[in-house]
Amino acid sequence: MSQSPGAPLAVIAASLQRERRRTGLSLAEVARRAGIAKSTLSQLESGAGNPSVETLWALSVTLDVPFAQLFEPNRPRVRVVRKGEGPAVASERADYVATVLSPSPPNARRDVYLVTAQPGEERASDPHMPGVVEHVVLSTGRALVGPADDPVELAPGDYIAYPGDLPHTFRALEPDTMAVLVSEHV
Amino acid sequence: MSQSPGAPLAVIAASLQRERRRTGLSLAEVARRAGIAKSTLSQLESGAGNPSVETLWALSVTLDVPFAQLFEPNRPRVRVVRKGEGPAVASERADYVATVLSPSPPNARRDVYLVTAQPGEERASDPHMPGVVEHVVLSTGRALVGPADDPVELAPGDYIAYPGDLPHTFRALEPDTMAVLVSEHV
DNA sequence: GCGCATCGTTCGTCAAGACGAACGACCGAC
DNA sequence: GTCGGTCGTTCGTCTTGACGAACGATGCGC
Repeated sequence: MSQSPGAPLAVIAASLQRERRRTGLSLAEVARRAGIAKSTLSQLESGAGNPSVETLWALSVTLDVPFAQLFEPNRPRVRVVRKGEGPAVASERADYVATVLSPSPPNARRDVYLVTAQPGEERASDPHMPGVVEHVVLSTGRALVGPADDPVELAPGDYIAYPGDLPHTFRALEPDTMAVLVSEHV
Repeated sequence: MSQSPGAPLAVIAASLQRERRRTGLSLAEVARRAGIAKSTLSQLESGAGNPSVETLWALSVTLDVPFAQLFEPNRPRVRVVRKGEGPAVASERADYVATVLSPSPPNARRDVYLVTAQPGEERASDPHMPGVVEHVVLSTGRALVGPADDPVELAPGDYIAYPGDLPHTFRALEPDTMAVLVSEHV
């Protein structure tokens, strides 16, 4: 248990301090509300130790932040990607282009893509890693989207979510079909 | 430390079993790779104990799943929302409608909205909870989007991400402007 | 069949996480 | 100024998480 890349304890410490400052509560009060000793919180905020899951969970509840956020370091800034810019996902098909708008932050899995597709052969995707859900909102055009055995026809403004860990498809029915795709690991 | 709603230890146990089954590895091999004792993993998979963060982190790395996923129980199904359907977010402005396409799962914060707006007065938003980031992809029309003190004009296919915990705005410049908005708590 | 390796579970032991107490610092009321 | 309350840090103690060893079960090769 000393060889694996460790949990970001310094990040956890900084997050605990940051979130407590946000609430304006004292260390003693947060500890009291979380039902832990203030000496424990003092140690954690200084980066000492290796807290149990229950301890951290209680603190995330008290500080009213998602548990996973205690493990995230940075704050993004304003970021703009114009149509046609940004890294395209490698594709052997010229009639289907997915551009990465927002890659996943560390130790989480969610990506935001802009998909542009032309009518042609079906874009069938192999199943992704288990637990992946894909959310698609059609912007322009028309497409068949969803599980490979039961795709749904979407018009602009339509939305679908489906498990991305099963065979699925995206097939444009009109030229210059455009969609926003959020790939999320739940 | 006994009064707060506890960490979902049964969920963690089930997740560990599920993910290990997915990898096809034995309990002993996963433990070896994670650098922990197999007796520890055996206990965790049976829901006994209260693991430290380091232990769970090592397991998430070994099982190649996001840390937060060990805390999530369920799997979503296929879900379709047509344009004009779905719960609208309460708005006192008829020229700005945000429809909830995918609400946030438990203990996470991310929502997917479809925004439809008409030119009119600026839609200025108060800052959300600290740590919120908003991703906006413009589908049709034109709009000024982003931090209230420095909004960016977006055309179809353009993307912006900005901190949602500062004053921000969405102002349609053309009729029937439509956008996908992902609100994420990082 | 036997021997070996690996498995998952259980058990006893150790050390670190979490506890409560003590301490000096700080603040507000009198 | 003193007093009381609260603060965050440090310390000693206790409890439990994680360890390695032992065990019975299983599978494979001979």
